[in-house]
Amino acid sequence: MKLDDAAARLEALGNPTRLKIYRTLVRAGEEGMAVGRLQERLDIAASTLSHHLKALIGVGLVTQTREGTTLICNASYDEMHGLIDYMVAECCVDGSCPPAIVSKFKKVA
Amino acid sequence: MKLDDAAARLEALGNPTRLKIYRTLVRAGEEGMAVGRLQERLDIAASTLSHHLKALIGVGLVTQTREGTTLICNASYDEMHGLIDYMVAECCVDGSCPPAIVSKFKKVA
DNA sequence: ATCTTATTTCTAATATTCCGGAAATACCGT
DNA sequence: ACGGTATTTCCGGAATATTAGAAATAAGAT
Repeated sequence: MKLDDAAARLEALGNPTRLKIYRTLVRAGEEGMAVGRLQERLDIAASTLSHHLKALIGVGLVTQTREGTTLICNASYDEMHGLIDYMVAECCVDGSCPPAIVSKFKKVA
Repeated sequence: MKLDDAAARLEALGNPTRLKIYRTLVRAGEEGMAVGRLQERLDIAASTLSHHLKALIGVGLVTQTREGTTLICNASYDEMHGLIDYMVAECCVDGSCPPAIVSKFKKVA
């Protein structure tokens, strides 16, 4: 991943409201969540939510599929994984790695 | 880590210039890098660099130690690791994990 | 065709970010 | 104390982000 792409994704997630949106979608799993449901859950104006979703969609972190009159939002794991890869690559240079990785995973050879 | 703290760190890294700064500091390793050297390297105005460093220091991702007249900057691995932990926790919910982790590490039981 | 629900786009106000020149500060050497 | 190098803070301007009400669009149901 290019630096600018990583920065764009980090910026998209670097807003509390958008991070909440993304986290909610991750927790919604494969099933995803409708925009309206998301709005109730987060209690923000529909237009505001729409703008934030646009930002997340713009960097590929969220996708939408229409189902009748409702739009279902899904977190895009691949994009997030790409971003985490980038961060791990930037961060594990000295051999030290994030606790979550050290505890849940074991280094290969 | 709280959501707001994660968002603040993501926002700090979500600017191409700041991400470049951080990456450069990570690559500089334990030794760190002087503000002046960083400025030559990135070719930006001193005041601009100072603003960006302040932002990174503000969220704990960078630390400074004075050495005579020069200020040495260091990337703070702990803070970055905490952030990556947060992201992995938000993202690995369904058991799928980022390629970098899958390839370099092996899941523990 | 019309109505209803769901969502986005338009518009605008306010707030924040980004940038860099100029001035101020910090520290060291003499 | 003075001069020089290193860095930050002050200031202002341009650009962008955030928020949300109102209007517009999308899709299905009657």
